[in-house]
Amino acid sequence: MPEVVREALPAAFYARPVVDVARALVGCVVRHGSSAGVIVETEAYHQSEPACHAYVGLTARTATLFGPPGRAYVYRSYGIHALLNAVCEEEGNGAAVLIRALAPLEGVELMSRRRGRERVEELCSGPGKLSQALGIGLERNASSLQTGPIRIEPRLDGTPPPSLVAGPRVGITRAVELPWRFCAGESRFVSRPWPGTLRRSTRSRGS
DNA sequence: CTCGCGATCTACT
DNA sequence: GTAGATCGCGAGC
Repeated sequence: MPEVVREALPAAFYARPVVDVARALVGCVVRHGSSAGVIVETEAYHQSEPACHAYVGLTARTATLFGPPGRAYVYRSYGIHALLNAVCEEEGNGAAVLIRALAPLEGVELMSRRRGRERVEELCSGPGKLSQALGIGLERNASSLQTGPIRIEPRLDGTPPPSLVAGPRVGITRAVELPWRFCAGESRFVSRPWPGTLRRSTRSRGS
């Protein structure tokens, strides 16, 4: 059967307020090599608030953030992990969406090998995990998300927009009041469960 | 299940 | 010198 190459999201998709992009990216597909996954969790970061790397202004480290939209911003976190972001808003604005979790879609075997885990829920349920699962490293920083090795594609045909749940961002100490984390409400692949009421029994049922 | 800690590196103070 | 957009392990409940 013929392979259909899906079109990547255009740069214009990213050239709007970063929070809008963070919401719109949930349900889209990230592809790197033969591995791909559906985005189930994102966070927005903007130069106007101190949790964002771009808050300090233009430096060698943050240059990608201030560059044109539609590129990857990949940086090292806690000395170990490579975290994947999509640069947003017009050139000159420091803003990006952190991709925090995926539902594995293609190349699951390879992801599993790279992660050293079997359970699909543990392959991409965190920003450092998904980079490792897809084989994304720091060398991908500033690469195009349209024509580069990493591509982000629209939602799969026929799939409705996921129901979104917004909440505070994870793992930061400043600007914690902003509800700029967005998850697919029904997904079991998110990096951390929501506190309190939304939590459901995790006792195993087939799906 | 939750909590606490070590690993390991870069940018900035 | 230190904090950080994290992860995985082990201990304890």
